[in-house]
Amino acid sequence: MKLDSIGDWRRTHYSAEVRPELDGQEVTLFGWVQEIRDLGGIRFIILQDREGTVQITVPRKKVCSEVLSKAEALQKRYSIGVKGIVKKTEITPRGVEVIPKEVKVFSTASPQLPIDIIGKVPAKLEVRLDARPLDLCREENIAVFKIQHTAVEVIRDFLFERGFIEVHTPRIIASATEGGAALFPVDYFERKAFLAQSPQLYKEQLVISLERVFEVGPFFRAEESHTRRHLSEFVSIDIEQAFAKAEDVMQLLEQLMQHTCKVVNEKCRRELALLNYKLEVPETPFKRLTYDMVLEDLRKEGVEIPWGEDIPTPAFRTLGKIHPYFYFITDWPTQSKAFYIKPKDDNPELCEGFDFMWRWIELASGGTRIASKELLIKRLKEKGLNPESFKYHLQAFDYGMPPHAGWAIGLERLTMMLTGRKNIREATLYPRDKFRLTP
RNA sequence: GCCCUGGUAGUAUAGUCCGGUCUAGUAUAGGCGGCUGUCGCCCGCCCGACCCGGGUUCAAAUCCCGGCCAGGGCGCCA
Repeated sequence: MKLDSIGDWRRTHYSAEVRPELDGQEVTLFGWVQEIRDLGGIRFIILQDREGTVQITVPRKKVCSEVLSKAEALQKRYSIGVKGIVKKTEITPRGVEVIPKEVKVFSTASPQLPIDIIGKVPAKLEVRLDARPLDLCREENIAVFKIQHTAVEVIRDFLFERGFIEVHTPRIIASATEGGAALFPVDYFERKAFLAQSPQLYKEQLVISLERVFEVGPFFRAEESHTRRHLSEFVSIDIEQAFAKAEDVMQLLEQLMQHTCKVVNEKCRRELALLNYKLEVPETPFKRLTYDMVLEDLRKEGVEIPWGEDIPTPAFRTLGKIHPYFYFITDWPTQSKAFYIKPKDDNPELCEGFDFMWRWIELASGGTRIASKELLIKRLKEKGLNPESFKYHLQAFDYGMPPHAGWAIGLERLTMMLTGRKNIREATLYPRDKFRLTP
C-alpha cells in the first residue's frame, strides 16, 4: 500500500492529553493501531502512543471517502497519524473520542504478530523476549520502564542536591584480580582485557579529588547464576562519599529509597495501576539487624547457620518472611565481605559492611571502606590476592585517602521492587544471561 | 555446573499417567464474509501444530535413550 510522509504534520497532543475539555478542538495524533473493532457501519480504532491510548471513531456515513478507505486499510501496529476533532462523549470509558478528518499511514506491520499485544492470551517470557521490540510496545512494559526512568531521575536529582558528582569510570579494565565474580575477557588490541564487574576501585580513588561521586552504568559478571534475580549485564547505581562512614551512607540510602517510593507513587499512578501493583512508601529509619540477630532469627525458625558463613538463599527467603519490607543487615563477619570493607576498630572480626534488603532480595550492599594502605594490603593478602596486581589502585592511598563509605544498588532489582515484577528479565529492556545473547 | 519440571498451530492450552478412539480438541490471533456505539464486541466460514535424533511396537504426540531449548530451585555471585 502507498505510505504517507509526515509532511508538515506535527503532534499536538499525546493520547493521554486528549481530554473532554478539548471538545470540538482539532488535534493531531501520532501513534500505532493497537486494536480495531469493526461493527460494520462504525469502526473503532484504538490509537496507542507512549502515554496511553485514545479511541478514533469512524462512522462510515459521516466521514469522507478518503478517510474511510484509509481507516478500512488499517491493521494492528500500523504506524499512523490522525488529524481530527475531539468529541466529548459518555459512551467511552475515557469520556472522549476523536472523529478523524484526515488519516496518514506511515508504516504497515505483519498481520500475524508473534505475541498478543492486547494481552488476551499471555505469552511466555521466552517468547516475549524473542520478540522483545514488539513486547516492549505492550502498555504493561511501557509502564515498567517509565517507572524505572522515574526512579533513575529521582535518584539523580537526589544525589545532585546532596553534592554528588556524576562520573564515568572505565568499562574495560586490565586485571582480573579483584577476586570473586568471574569476568568476561575481551580482546584489547593485542592484549587481554576484561569487562568491569564494578566501579568499586575507581570510585574509591575519586574520593581523594571529587569527594562525593556517583555512577549509573552497566557492569558485567560472567557467573553461572541462573536465577530470576541475576543478569550477566546489569545496571549499577554506585555512590562513594569522602569523610563518611557506613551509618552516613545508610541514612542517605534509606532516605533515597523512601523518596523514590514516594515520587514513583505520585508520578506513576497510572503505570502502577496498569501493573496492578501497590507500592508502599516505607517509614524511616529502616530496621537495622546485625548479622548475629539474623542468625538468631533464623535459629528460631529452625535454620542453623555456622557463625562466619554467608547466608544461603533459602535462609534469606525465610528471613524475608520475618522482615517483609526494607531492612539492613550490619556487623557482618569481616571474612565474609570484600577486602576493601573496613573491620571494626573495637572488634576486627566484624566489619562495617552492610547489605540492604527488600524481603529476601539483596537490593544494595555497601559499607565503610578501608582508608589505610597498610591495612588494605593486609586484607588483600588475607583474601589470597596479590597486592602487586593492585599497585595502580593502591597509589591513591599514598595521596591522602580520607575516611570514606559508599554503596551500590542494582537498578533492575530496584525496578522489580518498584513494579512487582518477579523476574529480573522483565525489568531489563534486553536482558543478558548465560543463555541469552539476543536480541 | 547440579536437581526438578516441561517442549503440541503465530500465541496460550487439552490430550501423554494407562500406546490404537487423534483425520490431534479448545481459546485467541490471522484470512474471507456479515453487522452503526464497540471497549476481551458479536455471528458464520476458512487456514494453521505434536522440539530434534535414535529405539521399542503390528501401531508412538503418548513408552525408553540421547541431544537441544525453556521455566523453577540450588550453588556461584569482591
